[in-house]
Amino acid sequence: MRVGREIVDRVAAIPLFSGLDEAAVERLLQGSSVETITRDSVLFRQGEAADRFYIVVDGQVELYVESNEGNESVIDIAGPGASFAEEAIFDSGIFPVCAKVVDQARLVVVDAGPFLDQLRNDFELVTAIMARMSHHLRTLVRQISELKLKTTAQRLGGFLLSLTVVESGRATVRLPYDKRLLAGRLGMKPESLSRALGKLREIGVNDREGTITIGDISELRAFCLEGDANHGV
Amino acid sequence: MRVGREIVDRVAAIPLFSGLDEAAVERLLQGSSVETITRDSVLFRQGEAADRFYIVVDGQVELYVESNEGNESVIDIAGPGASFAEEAIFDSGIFPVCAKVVDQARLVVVDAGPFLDQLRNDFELVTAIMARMSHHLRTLVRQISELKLKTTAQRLGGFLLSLTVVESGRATVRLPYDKRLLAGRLGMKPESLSRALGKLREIGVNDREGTITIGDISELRAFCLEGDANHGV
DNA sequence: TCCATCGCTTGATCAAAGTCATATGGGGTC
DNA sequence: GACCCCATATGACTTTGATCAAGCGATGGA
Repeated sequence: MRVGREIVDRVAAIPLFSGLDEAAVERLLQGSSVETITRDSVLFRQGEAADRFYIVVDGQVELYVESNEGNESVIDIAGPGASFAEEAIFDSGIFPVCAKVVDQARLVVVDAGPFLDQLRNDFELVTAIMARMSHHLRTLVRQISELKLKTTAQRLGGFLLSLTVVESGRATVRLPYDKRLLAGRLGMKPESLSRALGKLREIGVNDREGTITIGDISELRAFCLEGDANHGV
Repeated sequence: MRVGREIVDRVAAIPLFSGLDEAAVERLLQGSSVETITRDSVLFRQGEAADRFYIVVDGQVELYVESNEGNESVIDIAGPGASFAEEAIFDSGIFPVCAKVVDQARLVVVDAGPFLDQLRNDFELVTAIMARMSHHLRTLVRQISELKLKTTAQRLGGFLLSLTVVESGRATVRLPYDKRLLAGRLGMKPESLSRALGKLREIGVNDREGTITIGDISELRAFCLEGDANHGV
């Protein structure tokens, strides 16, 4: 489907295109289309040629790496307003991950060609992309260090904290996707996620069908920062 | 120290500047200096303002994240010809990691200012940076998935394989840094690295003071790919 | 030469997370 | 309502890797 006005407006609002005027965005989206994709569709697999990237209008897309035995490791989950795989069109032009729709999604599929052409003329765009890539690098670095030096409960705690802007006291957050997916994202099995939630319960975190109440933000934050000195309770 | 001819030549040869002529490289290095830094010096810490980046002429620099309890997680080790922290000068302008010299090093310290100015005029440079960032993203994604779904021995095996271009049969590689550092890089303790080497010994990998002989590349590769079906043996 | 130190290895033990099996309970279908 | 499927939870057990402690061999300084 052609990209309509409503979509152009939405796309212009995402971080990647902040600072671009609407005309520029419209030019970028030449040859782009909006597609509605059903749950469980695979958009691309790692190793395939990357001649396009995606912007999520609504729905959710899982980005993951699959090992030979079918095991998969979730790298990220892209929700509304997120773009993904835009980095792949530079460098080798190969997708580094697989992408699968987990919640029926409307996606803008952006052609690499016009996009790369536009880069040459539009320094704002260059800046925006670099900022985005740089930010992405940071998030990956954080993931690595969390995997290396935090426990399951601490990783879960950190994730919950990232869902709220509240700085102290009580807070309520809603899990953005189901627990199976969340477990993958946090590098653990669903059973371990369940038990991690159990541990957090002891410090005032409660779960009622995916809606989590944090009794005391500061206490949770302290728990997530401690080295491993969580003997006792 | 001012940047001399010898250094300009070397810098022009690194991947980041491939495609640039020498005049351009010289312009970029305006205001840059070459410094000799002793072992254990900390170049910067995560969170500090990034107004510069580095190119390694010789020696080695450890890039790591430190947790509150002084635990550190090694993200990468930059050797001769590598540049690091160049991504930090975009986006927030904050170093995402700490850097420490582990082998006395000569480093080119590149000023962010002239570099960012040059970007505006030189599309080749933009392309080179994006390719580099894109590549860096890939390596981090790979690290994440290896941490999530491989055992210590498999991660070590993968690292050894990355050190050689030989495709099959016998190969010899030299560990580029000591085992303590390698263990950190691979997300394990030195004791575990030692035991991982022990496991690989059973499939024909031998270590004599940091020089490793791989009996059969294909066998090692197969070992690193298996899900976790390493019962027995 | 003796001794201290360092880098690495090895063994014994422990804790964290994965695995496997079994509930429970909600939502849908026939 | 009876049935099935799915997501989640819980318990028992196993496996992996971390921790703690000891030892070895090379290096370097007094």
